[in-house]
Amino acid sequence: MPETETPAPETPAPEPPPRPKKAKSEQTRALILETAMRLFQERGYDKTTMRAIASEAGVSVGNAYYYYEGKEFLIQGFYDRMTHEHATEARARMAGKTDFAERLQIALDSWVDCAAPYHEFAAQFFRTAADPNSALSPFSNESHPARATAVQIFREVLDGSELGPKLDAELDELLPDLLWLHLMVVVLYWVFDRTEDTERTRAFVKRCAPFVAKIVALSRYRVFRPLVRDATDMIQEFVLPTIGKTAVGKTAVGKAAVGKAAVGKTAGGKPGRRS
Amino acid sequence: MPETETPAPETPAPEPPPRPKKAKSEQTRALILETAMRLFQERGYDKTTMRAIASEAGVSVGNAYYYYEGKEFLIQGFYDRMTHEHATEARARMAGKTDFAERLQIALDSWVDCAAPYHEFAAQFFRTAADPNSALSPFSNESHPARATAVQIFREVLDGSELGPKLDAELDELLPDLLWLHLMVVVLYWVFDRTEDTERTRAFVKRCAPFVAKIVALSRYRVFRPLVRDATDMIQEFVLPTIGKTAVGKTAVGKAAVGKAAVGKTAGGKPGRRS
DNA sequence: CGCAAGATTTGAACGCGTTCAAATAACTCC
DNA sequence: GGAGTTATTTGAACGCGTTCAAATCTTGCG
Repeated sequence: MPETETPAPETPAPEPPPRPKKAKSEQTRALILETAMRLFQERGYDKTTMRAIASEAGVSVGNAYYYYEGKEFLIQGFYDRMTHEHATEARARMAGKTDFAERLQIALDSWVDCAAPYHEFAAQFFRTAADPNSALSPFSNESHPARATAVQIFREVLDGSELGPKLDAELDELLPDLLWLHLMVVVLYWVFDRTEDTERTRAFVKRCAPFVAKIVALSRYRVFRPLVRDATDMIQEFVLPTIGKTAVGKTAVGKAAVGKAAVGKTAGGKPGRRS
Repeated sequence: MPETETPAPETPAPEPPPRPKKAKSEQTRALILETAMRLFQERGYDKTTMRAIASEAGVSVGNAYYYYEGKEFLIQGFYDRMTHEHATEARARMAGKTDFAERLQIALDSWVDCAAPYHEFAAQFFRTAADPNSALSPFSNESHPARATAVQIFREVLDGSELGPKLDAELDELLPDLLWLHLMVVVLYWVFDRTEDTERTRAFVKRCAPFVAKIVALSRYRVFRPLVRDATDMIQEFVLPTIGKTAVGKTAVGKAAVGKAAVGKTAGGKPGRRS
């Protein structure tokens, strides 16, 4: 199982600090993040004030800012955690299935399920995530680790599928990223979805999966070649460069190239930004 | 609409109010909006405080809130103005052209040109526009008028084109909305574009237009029929209902005959032939 | 005119995210 | 241990968007 990265500040194991005094600050950092995430879940993003987070965590508000540059940076914890959950869930559910459409739908359904608890205030996240200047943008470099994990899931969706004759090489290489983009569309749809239990999004996904599979299947036929060519070229030239390095297997095929766990730190190394 | 510019906040009466005594409040409302838009352009959205707007307009901050529910509602002015500018510009530039790809590219280029002055703080607009709860969302009912205008432009793009044999009826009806969605994608691309003068977006548009035209042209062929069918059905079922009423014909919103004849409303009597 | 009932306008006040100089704790090297 | 340096923590303060009770202006009507 190619674990690409582990969400950094998660420390579910409540270990007493007998020896590691050095980890004192990391403990505070984690405490703040955990408190924030709990309050976000309880009250929503907007209703959760920095003062409340600090107070609940038993620290001062200034201290929260010592570890996190701003309120929005606390969302990254959610982002990372959900991505990880989604990956685990999707892998488990896909096991044994070999039909591409089915695997794709499972992957997308898993996302909707994992995200469900946060739907009511997802819009509040989305607002800041939509800011191109924000580190939370799904295209930003800061969210690269989570994006890489998600793309990897779709690579596995493909790898586990019996797709028949091989596809156009370029398209084949692009597909994981394209499917991730498809997920982004689903996310957009989901955020705007106001139906009970986001039923509409679920129906949308159910409808999309076979459609996408059909397109992929048809892409092999001669008549579609020029279109596929055009599309892949366009995406390669205009879309992929805009999303921070996703390291599509071009250089050293994906699987092996992900050994660099160094990126795992979302909040950066040392918080010293004052002189 | 460049009406009366009142750059001097000291002289309150550039024109005597002989008759419109009732319009006093509308005058204040307009003054606030104009001031806000000027400051947005000068300093950007975030840097323009409500206090500054009120101060520059010579009213109290509370008064601004009497006329506008919040800061974000002042953006709507921009939105509407730009939409109008874009429509005028696009119509002028399209005049005489009959090639679909060319007309489409003109329409999109016009948008990029009209939006150019605001690019540096477009992200700040975009952030609030991305909130599904916001009235500024391009899908919201509040922005329906602007959206209708934009969709109309794309209807004219089609009406003025020589598209050859008639298209699938369903697709034909959907196309204006689809092209508007395409514009939304371009907008998304533009917002994230950091190149000089958004050159990348311009290249993207240049590349997209013929591609879209090709897809439309190919959609007529037998082989593509199932795909087109699937796509149009999906869009009709899942996409269009989520964007507030677009009011296809504005008069007869019949599902059947589709009042294509009644569209010439703002077209300006250019009866481009398509059949 | 007088005067009650809106419509409009005001500015202080609230709660928020964020900043910062200063206080305190922890660590290093002699 | 102690002096010097760095890491962490504090809470008051700033500027912001927004709210609201009260003040002021307009209007309709006897």
